[in-house]
Amino acid sequence: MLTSGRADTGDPERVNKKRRQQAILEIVAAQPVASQEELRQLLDDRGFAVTQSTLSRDLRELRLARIPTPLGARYASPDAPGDDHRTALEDVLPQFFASADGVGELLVLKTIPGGAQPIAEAIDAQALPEVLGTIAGENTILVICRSATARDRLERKLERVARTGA
Amino acid sequence: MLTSGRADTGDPERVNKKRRQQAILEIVAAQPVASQEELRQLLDDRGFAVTQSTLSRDLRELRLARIPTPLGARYASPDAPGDDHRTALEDVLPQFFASADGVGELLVLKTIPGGAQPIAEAIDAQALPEVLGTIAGENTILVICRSATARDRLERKLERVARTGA
DNA sequence: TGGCCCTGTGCAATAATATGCATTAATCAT
DNA sequence: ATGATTAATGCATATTATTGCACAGGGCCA
Repeated sequence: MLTSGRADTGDPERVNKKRRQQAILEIVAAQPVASQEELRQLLDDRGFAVTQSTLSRDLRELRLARIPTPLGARYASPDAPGDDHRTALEDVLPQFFASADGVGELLVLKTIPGGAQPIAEAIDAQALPEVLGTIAGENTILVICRSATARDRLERKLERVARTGA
Repeated sequence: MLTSGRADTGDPERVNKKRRQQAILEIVAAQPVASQEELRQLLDDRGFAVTQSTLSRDLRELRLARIPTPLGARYASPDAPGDDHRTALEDVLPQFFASADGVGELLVLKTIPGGAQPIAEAIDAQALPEVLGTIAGENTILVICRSATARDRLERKLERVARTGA
């Protein structure tokens, strides 16, 4: 009887594992997958009938991680180059901004790792009157402002955009 | 009434969030963290008392993912290449430091080629109070300090560590 | 200044993931 | 062939993570 055991197909599952994991890679690359259960259904559509347990193990073997984003969790390869960056300040600031501080006409922005470059680009793209220029590292941006007053104004503005998205 | 509410400390938690998240980045960079509960305890040791719920939210904001490995799960930045850079200032400074100079609240460190990144990371990791942030190139680091005085103090300190290893 | 709104948080419930154990089929060494 | 060994997996459950809800404190605006 079918008390337990593997899939109901009688074919050698050793072969299937590889193909299934290959399919997982393709699926995950092609579309956002938020949970193992969702992945299970997608695989089911492709003819791979397995349980969530198996996927948990597959994902570990494939080194795929569930990466949390503001838009929900997504399975992806941890070291894959994240999504392409947009240049809209309203987009990248809420996404990457960590903190702002400054002295004189210098504004120092901290971002989450990898966020400095996109934000700096976005700021540059705006050609803000109070900004002379920006220099970005990995997670830090130096913004050279026209004056301490301008720095103060910019700081508030950026914090607002970061928080409210506008 | 006592129905619920936040921590029992009466201080403004808005301020703490940033520092806590910074601490999270440092902890996660420094050692393997397998679960949010484990992270909670590590933060507790550092004086940040929050619940695991809060960490769930922090981790999402920081884009840190729980990455499965054969050795167990680890929290890490998804797009960070497996970094094994050392973060001990006492290590990297004597190794790479070349010279220090500055004006106002800006400190410019010169290093031997390739030494800027590691030293900047080490400085960041220390979260020194006099430092607003660092930006590193190939062999030059710009350190933005809180004040000219702070710059002076930092300059002496770094030169001492570079020379004596402590 | 008073109200309104927004952020940060805890708590408890819910959702998602990981895993110990059992089972099956395939392989292997006798 | 036959028992031993191994790999893959399901099931039930344990472990972890996320979220809905409520509330406190601060900022902001009329």
